[in-house]
Amino acid sequence: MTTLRDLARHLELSVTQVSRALNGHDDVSEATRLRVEEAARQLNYFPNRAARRLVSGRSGVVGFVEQSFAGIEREEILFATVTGLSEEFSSRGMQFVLHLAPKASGPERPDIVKTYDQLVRGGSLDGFVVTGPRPGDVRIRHLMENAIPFVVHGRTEEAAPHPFFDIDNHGLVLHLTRHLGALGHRRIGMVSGPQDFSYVGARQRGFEEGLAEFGAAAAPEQLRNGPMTEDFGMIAAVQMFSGPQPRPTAVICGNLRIAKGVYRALSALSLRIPEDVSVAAHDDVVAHERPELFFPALTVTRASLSESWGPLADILKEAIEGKDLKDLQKISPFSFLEGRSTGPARA
Amino acid sequence: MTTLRDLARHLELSVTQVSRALNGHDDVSEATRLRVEEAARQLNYFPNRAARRLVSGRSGVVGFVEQSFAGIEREEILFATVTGLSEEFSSRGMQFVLHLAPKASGPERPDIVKTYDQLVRGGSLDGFVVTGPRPGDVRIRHLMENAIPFVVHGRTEEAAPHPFFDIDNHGLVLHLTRHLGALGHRRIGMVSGPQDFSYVGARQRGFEEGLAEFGAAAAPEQLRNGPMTEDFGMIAAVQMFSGPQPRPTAVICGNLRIAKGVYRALSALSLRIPEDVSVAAHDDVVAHERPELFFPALTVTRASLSESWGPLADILKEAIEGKDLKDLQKISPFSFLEGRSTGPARA
DNA sequence: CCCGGCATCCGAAACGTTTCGGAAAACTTG
DNA sequence: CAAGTTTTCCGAAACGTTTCGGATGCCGGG
Repeated sequence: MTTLRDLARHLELSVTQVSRALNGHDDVSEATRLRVEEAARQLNYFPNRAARRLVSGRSGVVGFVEQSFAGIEREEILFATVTGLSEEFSSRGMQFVLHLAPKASGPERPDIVKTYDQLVRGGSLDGFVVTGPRPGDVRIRHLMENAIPFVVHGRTEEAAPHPFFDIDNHGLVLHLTRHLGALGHRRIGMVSGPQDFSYVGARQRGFEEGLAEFGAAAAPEQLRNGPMTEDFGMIAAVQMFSGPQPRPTAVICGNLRIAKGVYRALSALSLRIPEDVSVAAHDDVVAHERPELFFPALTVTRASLSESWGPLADILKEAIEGKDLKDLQKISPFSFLEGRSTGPARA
Repeated sequence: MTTLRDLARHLELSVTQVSRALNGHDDVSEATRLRVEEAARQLNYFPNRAARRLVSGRSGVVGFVEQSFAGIEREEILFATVTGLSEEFSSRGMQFVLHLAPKASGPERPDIVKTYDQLVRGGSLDGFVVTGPRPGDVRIRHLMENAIPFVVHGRTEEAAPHPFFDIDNHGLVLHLTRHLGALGHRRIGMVSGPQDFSYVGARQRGFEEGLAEFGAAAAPEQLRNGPMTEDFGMIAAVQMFSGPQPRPTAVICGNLRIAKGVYRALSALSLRIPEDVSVAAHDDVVAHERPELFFPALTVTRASLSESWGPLADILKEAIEGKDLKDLQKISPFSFLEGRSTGPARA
């Protein structure tokens, strides 16, 4: 294994100078820098990360911690996240570690914070990516208290400010609600994700805000929270449209899977889209679903999940480097695609 | 951050002794060992991996390298592997890194070996898990040439011997073939995985060996290789049973998905199982498929994929510690479950 | 010719751990 | 009680890198 000393001897330079040359410091002449780089390539030199870490305090490795659970290998979103982040960090010369803690059977993730500690205290990891934040998230609180660098995909409002990258959940539901409201809809339903995630709350606020602009309000039975699956979309729509209460004239769906279930339910209930019910959704461009392939083509807001990995990597890198917080909070915009699934409300 | 020196000062011991106490060496008295461990817990001490790596040459981190490709997040087996290994290594106090190299567009994985080099020369990784070996695999050759510790899930026969954990692919197909042969079948088809994987070759040899015992042989059109999907199973079965050539009276399927496709095809072709055609398969117990839930219940050999992660982790750990090769090659047994999908051959 | 400034360079210390060789203390044995 | 053995301990070096403070040589300006 070639070391810095080998290089230095070979070049008749000091170790110091070789190190500085390789790291692009400015007190090394252009000529020697080239000479050093050439020799490094020639001798097949790779810096020893452990040594570097030891002195500089950074290892260049970041991680993602998750508690394992049954069926985890079928979590497409989780793995889209892992693969996306892994690639992004690789291309930035960093390493990305997926750390799966063994399944636990306690109350609220008792040891996941211990895992963070262990990884960072051992000096193996520089920082973390956290996803699926909840209001008052233990993980975020713990990372902040211990000044461990991290970035959240999404955000929590309650806690003190932290680095994050998020899509404008509030704004996109507001947009969809306004769109439906302008078409004359007043009784609108929403089928969204699991109650305890922060983004679900944000969407709910956008929903209520939009309704309020038209003097409407959300009836509790028109607000359904559950897993983001086709099955849940179907169940929620059936309940919403076959119960005793007055039917909504439009539905907003949390993602395309839910929309698919809603389509199926409406079709089974002989309700036409958009004549009887307008349907709109948010599209996070995951998997193979496409709103154009719905029939009728689905009206959506769109913000691609796969475009978040780059920014997340950037933000975490900067957080580790100690940049200012205000550069580390980003909200990605969304686009709006009108399909044929939304139309004027029936009189 | 608590260091060994802090501990030593606090205990009025030397750093050496504290280190040895913590690492369970035998020249430290029981009393002080307990004292040290207690203090370590008290002061919240975690060993610094970088420092340890620097001196001992080991980092306790192992990895899995894969080149990214479109749709990778839907690869259930890949992620069953990653999650399984991650958990196993975690529980052994090691870390498991998934390293996804960016998609390449060259010929045969030109840079994947460079990735291995970089990771191991940088001293970040101690060893690798390799899956999906092919005959004459570049990765395996490279790892062996450079004396980098690794373990293969599966094996390549051609190359020099290397550590591996494999299921008895040859044996299980031999078993199924014998089972069918004993029932009087002579024209047997097989639908197996992609040609270029080593395990497919092993299965094929088991198949031919079994047939030979009954004086039979495999016709080329009765041997289908392709992706392990339900769709491919269906296609292969249709081709096999609707072509001009004499029909097989039995089919062996590479896994349950293929078997599912074969069931569908036979049903569509109005062929009864097992009266017209016997079907047997290998079950690697992945996802939610279960041979008992087939109708009629499927006859299978079974070797659970999820039981390989533990042995793989053990073997890699031992390979890194420099154990003898002969302890590092393991073949897992399989079981046999007779269902109702196999019966005597028609006269 | 001297001096300040600049461009390059270098020695040595430090990071936190393991390990080598040996030393002190405690027991055994005759 | 002396000599040997075992148990328990310790100092110092080493791993490969970065960085601090300073050194060297060279230039032009006065």
